[in-house]
Amino acid sequence: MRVQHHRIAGEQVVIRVAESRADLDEFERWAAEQGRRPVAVDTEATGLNAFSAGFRLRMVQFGTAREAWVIPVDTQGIPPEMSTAGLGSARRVLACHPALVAHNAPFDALVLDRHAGVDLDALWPRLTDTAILAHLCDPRGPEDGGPGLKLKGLAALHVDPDAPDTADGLTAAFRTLGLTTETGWAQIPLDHPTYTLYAGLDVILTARLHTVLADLVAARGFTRLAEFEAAVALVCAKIQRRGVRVDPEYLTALRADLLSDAERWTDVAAGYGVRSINAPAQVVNALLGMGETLTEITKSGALKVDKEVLAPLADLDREWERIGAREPNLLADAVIRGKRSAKWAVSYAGAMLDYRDADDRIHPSIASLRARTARMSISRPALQQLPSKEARVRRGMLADDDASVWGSVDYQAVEMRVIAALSGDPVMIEAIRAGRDLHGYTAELVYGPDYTLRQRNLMKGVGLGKLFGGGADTLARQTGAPVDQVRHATRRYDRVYRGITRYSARLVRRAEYGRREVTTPTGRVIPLDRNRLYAATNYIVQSTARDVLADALLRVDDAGLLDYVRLPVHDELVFSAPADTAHEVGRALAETMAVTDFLGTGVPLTTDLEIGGRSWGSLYELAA
DNA sequence: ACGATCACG
DNA sequence: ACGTACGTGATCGTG
Repeated sequence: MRVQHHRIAGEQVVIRVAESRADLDEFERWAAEQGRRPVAVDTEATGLNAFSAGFRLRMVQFGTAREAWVIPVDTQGIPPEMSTAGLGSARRVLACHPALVAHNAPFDALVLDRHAGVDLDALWPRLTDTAILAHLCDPRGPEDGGPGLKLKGLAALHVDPDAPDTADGLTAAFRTLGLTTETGWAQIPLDHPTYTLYAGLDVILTARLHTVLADLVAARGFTRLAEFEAAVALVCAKIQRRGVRVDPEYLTALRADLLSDAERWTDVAAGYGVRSINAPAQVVNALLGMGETLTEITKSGALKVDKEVLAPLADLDREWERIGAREPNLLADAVIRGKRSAKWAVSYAGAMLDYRDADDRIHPSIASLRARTARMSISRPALQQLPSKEARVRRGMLADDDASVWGSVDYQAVEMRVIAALSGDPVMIEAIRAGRDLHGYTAELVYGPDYTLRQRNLMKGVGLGKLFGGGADTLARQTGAPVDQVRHATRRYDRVYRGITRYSARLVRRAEYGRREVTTPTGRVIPLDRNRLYAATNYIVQSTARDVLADALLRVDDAGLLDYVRLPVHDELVFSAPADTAHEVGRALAETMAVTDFLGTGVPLTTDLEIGGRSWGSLYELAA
């Protein structure tokens, strides 16, 4: 056994690295002695994607406030019998210890489920995620003045201001070994002292963090919310475990097409002296040299040349159609098109190909509790952000087999319905209950029964603007309508929906004179930024809508329908089902997700079902 | 590491 | 009285 020492919060802690069968026996005795006390668990592996081909679990660590055990289980670097024995010990402890803790538990649970024979469903009821507790206490990242959700920032706040950043420390160790962050996790020797020390410290910090956060969560009344989030996280982990099937041949061809397009546009731009279309400074210089005038500026004061600025110069409208207002600037045109092609090739088609497993499925990481508003996020790859105006990219995602199809169920105008329910605005509630198209209804009240589509869209923009707390100028820019028209529409909107205006104003007033936070119907507390109190309405609405979907996921699981669900996308669930039962499955999902009387306000949350063909893209081809 | 950009709801 | 559109993830270039 190798023993390492360190100081955490002024106390000496011990890290024991198991090296023999006798060590493993001692480890198991130690674990049994912990009784019902929480034991933190963590895993180290070759990489982040537990489903990729070369992934290996390297060690499993266990720890309490003062002690950690590092159990090597890698199939490389140690004798095979030690690897098997280590895994056996870790598995026995994981199978029976009554109180386990992990930071970002879904990651480790999925690793253990796939690579250590530890069943996700059996493990989860005994596993607490400190990242969930931390998010409930303060969901803000360091950039917004919060501690963030990473172990380092949380440990610095709650455990020891000098707690080492073990990830940073390891990258430094990688460098001295001639390794990078890419290669280091897989290649650093299993017995490297920095590796084992930091692996041990992670569980000690997690155990201590848990002690602090568990008390805080109980004291602030978040216990039930924490249980809810644990259930949501399990459901999301199961969705991730199943993954989504992709079409490698199609995606390979698509990527090649997009890359050759990007190259063509890059060559055009090069003819105007722009070496890289992704360098805004180069684009600015070239455009100014051509005699164009640029007025919009970025946050840091540089001239702005984003799509919004470039499209008019290229004589293109928002749908990429020629306006006919001027001679198109061919450089602006090449930059917009080239950037789009490159991004689609690399971030979407390429990422889907890179992340697929041996069965041509991708298992994107689902952070079930991510944004300040608790919204979920999906990464590696970012499947919530695939282009939706065109079907090309989404065509690369397939139903499970050739006898299955894609479908989706989404909530109809869920954020508008949520604000109606929360504010209790009688006019909006009545319109919703009557099954009216809300924006059309508003347009009719403001402009009369002969309102135009433009007027309806303006009122839709105003409604969204209310939700975001935006001003008339921004709204005018977004909708393309003149400012005075927007002002008029906003005033009329306020008069029609007095309850909404009152509700928003009250949230801000309460934040001004009371605590700078809002509390959602689920009891979630969202901190507000001092200078952006107006965001209160948006936070509470966005967060409540998120909880609606999260709760729906639990009901979908209870109804036995989770196996069909492929992804949550903010206000919708997309699914794959055998073609002959897809309508039945879709209807069951739509009914399970629907809410007849939201929060007892009489507001129904209705759902829309769509059934497509073999790919996700098929759901977008008809609309286009 | 950070700003700018662009994709989504 | 004044002025603010909300939330994400990924990539690229620059310093």
